[in-house]
Amino acid sequence: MLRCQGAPRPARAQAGRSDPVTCADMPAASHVTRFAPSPTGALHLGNARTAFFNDLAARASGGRMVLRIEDTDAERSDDALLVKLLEDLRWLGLEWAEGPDVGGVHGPYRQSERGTYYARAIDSLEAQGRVYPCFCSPEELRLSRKAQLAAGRPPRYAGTCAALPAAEAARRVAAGARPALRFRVPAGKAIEFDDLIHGPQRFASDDIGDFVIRRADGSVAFFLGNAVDDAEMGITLVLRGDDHLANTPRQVMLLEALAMPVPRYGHLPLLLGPSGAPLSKREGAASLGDLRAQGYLPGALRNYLVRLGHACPAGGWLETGEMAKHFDLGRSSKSAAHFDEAQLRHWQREAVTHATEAELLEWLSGRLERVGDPGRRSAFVAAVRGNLLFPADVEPLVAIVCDAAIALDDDAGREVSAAGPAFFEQALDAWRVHAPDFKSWTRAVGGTTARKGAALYMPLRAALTGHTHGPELAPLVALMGSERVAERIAAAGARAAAGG
RNA sequence: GCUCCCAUCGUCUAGAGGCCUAGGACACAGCCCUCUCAAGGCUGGUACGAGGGUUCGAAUCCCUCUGGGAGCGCCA
Repeated sequence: MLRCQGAPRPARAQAGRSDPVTCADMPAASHVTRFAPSPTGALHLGNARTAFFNDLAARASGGRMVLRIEDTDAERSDDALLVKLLEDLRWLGLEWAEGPDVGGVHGPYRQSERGTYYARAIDSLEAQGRVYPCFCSPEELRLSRKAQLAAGRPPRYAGTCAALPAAEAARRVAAGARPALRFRVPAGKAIEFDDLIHGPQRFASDDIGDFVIRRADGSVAFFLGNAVDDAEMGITLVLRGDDHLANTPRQVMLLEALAMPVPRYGHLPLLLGPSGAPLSKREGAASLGDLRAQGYLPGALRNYLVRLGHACPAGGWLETGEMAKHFDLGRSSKSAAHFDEAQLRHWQREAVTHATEAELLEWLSGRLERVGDPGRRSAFVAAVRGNLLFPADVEPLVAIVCDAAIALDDDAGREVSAAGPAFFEQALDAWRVHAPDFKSWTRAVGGTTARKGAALYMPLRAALTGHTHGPELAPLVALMGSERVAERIAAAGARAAAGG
């Protein structure tokens, strides 16, 4: 029942041709996916991609995504982190149909509030004799693992408490012991499932030790909570990191013992940092919040992510609404991908060029006050947007338009000196006649100085902006105002005359 | 150690036995365009981890090795 028949090739191959997730015992349908983070740290790019792919897979199939919070580790879970998590996901542009903040019929959406579901599942397992209390201390377990490793054996639970008589267990509990609860893994069984990305998988139950489903403190462990919630919430497709692949048989066993539906699984390859190690907090500025703080736009992240570990058939910039059309799980890669900031930067450039004026104003908010009223800000943004990659890039440009005086950089200084005082005198005279018309001004200066092209514009650019490169001059000049232009040309003339 | 996953330019990838003297994108270099930068256009270099098979023919299928990763937690 766990195996999808009728798929002659692995899911990957099949998926590219037809419906990505059609198989015999599960008719083509829209998918209910989920993202189930634990609020124990900042969302890094790898998790963000997993969330994004779940969103895309749901949209591409006309389904929906559920957001569930796995906060069973009370020690490490933090509400402030949860708020930040939701904010980051929204910022990225993800949408969930059900979740802690939007509600839904399968709630509650925080595992810390779903105790009754787990209790019911555990009752069922107990009634079937599939679980047993384990009194081993963490220290004993650590020693046991160490000993097994030293003996060249897999560090699995040794089964110390597996055969403990019920009476003995009861006696220990009465004496105050707090046992964990372990799932009794059946011997000699094969667990099979068809991974959407990796194809058919087969594991031997004998390779899996009895694992904890409820901790000594009564909280539910990952394997149980995660699997039960997926079933209770009607999740049909579990897209998660590769690191869960070898854990999946545990959840399949649990679900089978509980007679609950087993979802389809798809294990996404991990994201590696520049050093080649899997992405983590240690890998530097790879958290979504950091990237956002650096000024990356959400569209840049999305366009980058949709191509990271996924062969997106569309080459160019994709708007948010178009992405699902180009998403196909069957075109997901099986091997790990490296985070490459150069590529992210490329999409950032694209994001800036495709951003609306309103988005840019929001992105630059706080840095445009000096530019003036909305009309001027709008003109300014239009003039400089081609030269921006990050919000901070706008500050020197604001200075060009707003500062009373500007400093020339070395190259600009050389340009001004080379042009000589006479050039600026003529430029100033022409400006008095033609201001504020940039075009007729430069035409006039070109005529009287017999200069054209770079020889004409470069000294003007240097004098006016202090740099030898930057945005197109005409709109900048319009924003500066006649007075300022005259002052700067005069200043450049003085500097050239001083023999710089 | 055991189990599992993965392996094409520096990076992201195309590739389903002949369409591959391996294609695209990013990055890099050069040229063109241009008042500069950016954008755009053109050109260039760089890859099938190794060894064995199977086949008339292998990047593609099989095996071994190597390399990388994950799991084996009262983390998720």
